[in-house]
Amino acid sequence: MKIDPHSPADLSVQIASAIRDAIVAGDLIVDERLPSEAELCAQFNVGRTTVREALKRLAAQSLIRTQRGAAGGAFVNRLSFEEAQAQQITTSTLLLSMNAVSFDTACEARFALERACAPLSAQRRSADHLAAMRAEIHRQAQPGLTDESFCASDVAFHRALVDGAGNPVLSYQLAGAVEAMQPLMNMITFTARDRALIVEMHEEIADAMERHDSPAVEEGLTRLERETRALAMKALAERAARKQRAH
Amino acid sequence: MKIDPHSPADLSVQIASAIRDAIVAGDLIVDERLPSEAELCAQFNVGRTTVREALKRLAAQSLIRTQRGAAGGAFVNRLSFEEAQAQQITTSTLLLSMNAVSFDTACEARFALERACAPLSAQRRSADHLAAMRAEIHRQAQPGLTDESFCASDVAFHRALVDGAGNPVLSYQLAGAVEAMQPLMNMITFTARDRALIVEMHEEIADAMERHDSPAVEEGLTRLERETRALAMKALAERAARKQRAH
DNA sequence: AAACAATAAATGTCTGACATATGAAAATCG
DNA sequence: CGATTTTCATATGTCAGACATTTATTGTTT
Repeated sequence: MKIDPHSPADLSVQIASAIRDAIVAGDLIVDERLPSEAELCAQFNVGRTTVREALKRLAAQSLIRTQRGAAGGAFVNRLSFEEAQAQQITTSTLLLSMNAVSFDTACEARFALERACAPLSAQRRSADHLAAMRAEIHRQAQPGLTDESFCASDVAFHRALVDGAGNPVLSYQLAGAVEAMQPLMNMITFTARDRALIVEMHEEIADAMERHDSPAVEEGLTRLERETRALAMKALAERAARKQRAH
Repeated sequence: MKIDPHSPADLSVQIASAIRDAIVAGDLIVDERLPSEAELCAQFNVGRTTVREALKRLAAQSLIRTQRGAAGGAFVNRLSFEEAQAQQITTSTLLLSMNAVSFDTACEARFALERACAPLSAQRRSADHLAAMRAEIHRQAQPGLTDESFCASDVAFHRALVDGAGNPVLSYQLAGAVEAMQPLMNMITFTARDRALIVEMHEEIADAMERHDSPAVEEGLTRLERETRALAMKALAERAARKQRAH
């Protein structure tokens, strides 16, 4: 692990890369302790500031964790599904908002991925998953619910569906897609009628899940996608019209 | 944006969180310049070291970029699909390797997601995507290919399939799933017979894509999944047997 | 033996200094 | 006057040294 002091890249970036590569390559295993900051200084022949900034970079990616005190130091972190998921969600959210991804594009991707889980989830879902879906439907039908809460419940419903597949890799991959949609959905105001329609389709999907009827789940998701896109289009058109009138 | 100097959390973590939240909330927009390090020191009432470590954390997540010189500073970075994808791939790869995710689980997730793209890709794929797939098939059929190159070509084939859907969100989400599988696949040594079988199924899929025949693509992917899992199981069994004999 | 205190080792933070890159203004030259 | 070069101001990048804080270990006392 050597670095080039004359490279145009910052030293702390180079050091972070070197350590990251060692982790990815398996040269440093989970829970293994890295050399202390002082040792790393000597090893790379740089100041402590530089080493520390490199370590902070790695910590920001959850690749290492640090502990203070006598037996402290930097340790290779076991990347958990939860951490990875949280990171993926913020990344996906920013990606959509910063690149002006259209509602249609995001919606299409989300439902395509979700349909991919349908066969597995319909087959394997536990009673808990089904109960979670029913509970969210019940929440969604309550009259006083704010738009944000309605959308949050919608997300929870779909996550229960995805988790029903019992495949953590699938759940992880989809969390980003589903959660990242929420800010886009929040821009839409659903009328009471709209909500009723969505609740109805959720019930249809839950019923199909109860019967382990995979084709019906896929069918329900496809209908839900169609309706969601139609509602979104209507909401966006109305917003545009209001803007027009304002001028 | 205030921080608590008596919190158990490190100051640099708190500052990074505060700025990150401002970016996600849209208070800081793309390409906007953050206050200089000196100004941030005054604003948060901390030393420059602390501010810099916070900025490095954000830079590690591609949320900001920094520029030296007179008009330099830290700027909110537009997260590109490429950057996000690269991050997602390393995260997914580590996630699989560190959590001892079984080949079956990863394989199931990957093919489920890929089948989700099939209808869109079969319908919309351009001539370029098809040509890319054919080119990779041709590479895979060459006799002298190393195992790594064969797997790399396999990944390229599947990425072309996914990209054919013309949905950048879908491509982004799937890149992680497909690429993260590569190290697991690399652990398997395919015999010439195995390779021929895989190439044959790739051709079947490419043919279906050419005819815009979505069900046939899905069918092909399902068969490919079945064969891949069978080959992997055989390879792992042989490896175990060799180990047994060694003792 | 248990409780407490001292110690040592590590990270976290602050300060001040210098190195380096870079844009803009000022000075110089044709 | 216009183009080129120099200078300068302003940032970030790096270093060194100090002190604060946390924490496991070790030693001491009761």
